[in-house]
Order: sequence, then C-alpha cells, then structure tokens
Amino acid sequence: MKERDKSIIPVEPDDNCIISELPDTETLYDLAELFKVFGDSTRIRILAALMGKEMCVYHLSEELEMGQSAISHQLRVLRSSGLVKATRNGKEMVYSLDDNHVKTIFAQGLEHIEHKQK
Amino acid sequence: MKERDKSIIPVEPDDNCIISELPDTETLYDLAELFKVFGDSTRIRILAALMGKEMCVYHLSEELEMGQSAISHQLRVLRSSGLVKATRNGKEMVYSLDDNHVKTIFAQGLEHIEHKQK
DNA sequence: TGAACATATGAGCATATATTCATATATTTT
DNA sequence: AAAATATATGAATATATGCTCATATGTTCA
Repeated sequence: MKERDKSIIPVEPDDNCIISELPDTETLYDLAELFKVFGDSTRIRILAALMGKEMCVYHLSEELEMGQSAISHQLRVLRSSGLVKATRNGKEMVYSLDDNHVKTIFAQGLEHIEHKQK
Repeated sequence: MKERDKSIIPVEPDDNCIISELPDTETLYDLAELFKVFGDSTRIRILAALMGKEMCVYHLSEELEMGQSAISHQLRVLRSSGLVKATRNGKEMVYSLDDNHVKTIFAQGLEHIEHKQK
C-alpha cells in the first residue's frame, strides 16, 4: 500500500486579498462568537431596526411583534458583544448601534446573498 | 393614565452609511441564516484554512485535528450556502472558497474584534 | 472484478440556545 | 410613599445543532 500524498496545493494569492495574515485559532473562535450573534433572526432584525434610528425596548418589541422579555434578552447579547449600546432616558432605555462595522458586515452579507441569487 | 409616547427618535444619517435601503424581513432571515454559517468555530476554521490554498477533506481534518465525518458534515453546510465549492480530483474532493465576500466578511469581523479590544 | 482508499450520509446523543412566564429592579408621577 | 411604567433577569421548556459511530457511495488500481 502506498503512502497518502500529504502535499497541499497552494493557490495563487487573490487580487483583492483583504486578509493579510491568517488569524490564529483563538481569534477564529472569537470570530465565530461574533458571527453567532449575527446568526439569529431576532438579533439581526433588531440591528436592522436600529439602523437610522435609535429605539427603546418597547418600540423594538412593537416593531418586531415580539414580547418585551425576548427583546430584552437579545439586547443583552447584542450589548455584551459591543454591537449595541444603551442610554437611559427617564424610564426608557434607548438602544443604538455601537459600531459601524455592524453596517459593513451587514452590507457584505447582503452582497453575498444577492450575488448568489443571480 | 396617560398614553405612552409612540414616537421614535430619528437619528442623523451616517457619514459612511453603506446600507442604502433597509432590507425587508425575508431578506433579514436569509442574512441570519448566512451568518449562522459563519457562527461556528469549525466552519470558521475551515474557511480560514481555505484562504490561500485549496484543500481536500483529509488535509482539512488533519489541520483542524477533527474527524473526517465532522469535517464532511460542515463542508456540506458551507457548500449549500455557497461559501465553498468542491471539485473532484481522483478519489479526493478538493474544496476552495466560492465567494470573495467570505474574505471581506471575515475582514470586517476581525476589525470589529480589534476595535473592541482597544 | 475486487480490494483499498476517500468522502458522504443517516441515526442517535449531548449540548446550546431562544422564547415564555413570573418576578425583580429602576424611574417617574401623583 | 405608593402606584404606575419600563426594563431586566432567572428558571423552565422546547427546539436546534454539532459530533460520533456505522455504513453507503464513488473512484482508482492491481
């Protein structure tokens, strides 16, 4: 029996190669954690709702037609990953996007979808 | 008892606003589905491994130190969402990235992480 | 054709996660 | 201070998901 070929076929570096250096494994785990946050329809809809306007929990739960508690739980996730920030306004908590990367990540995702639909 | 104020506070449009129009709910669900694919450490590591080189299943499972079956299952997910493509080379199946958006989405995610670490 | 090799796939299991319900905390108003 | 309002949080439950094991499928080579 022959030994399996262990060689790997290298690929030409890309024209528009954005990643200069491959991230280490630990960073990749962090990346996965980040995208996991984007990977839920409720959270994505919250982020979308917060583009162009800041909103309180009540308005969010109305716009998404979901319970206040569910929204609040997800806002907690979004906040702890730094995608959203909150300020108090009287009794209300007003939420807004905390990072412009949210929009760029969004945009890239949309482009992928549109690209694949063709 | 007074009626709750239903008004929403609009926010100034952003300087670098990438999203021209807010996507409809259906598209948002698709977006969440896409990011869900990125939101797993095994799949993220596969994608990272495929940057700069194409690899067969065996090499991937060696590099990630995981079982062949687990890798194969995840490659199926990656393929069905159009992030990865496969070509046969003899007995091997050779996988490579299928969309440059993978790299840009990656890059944006990394920027967010670095931005937050400061 | 049959053996060896490479990958894919289905079932089962264990874990993770999203929502709901009940309740706690915080702020304002009377 | 008490009531009303707005949000946060913990427990419980139902569902989703990733990995493993066993096995099927596909390809090459003797």
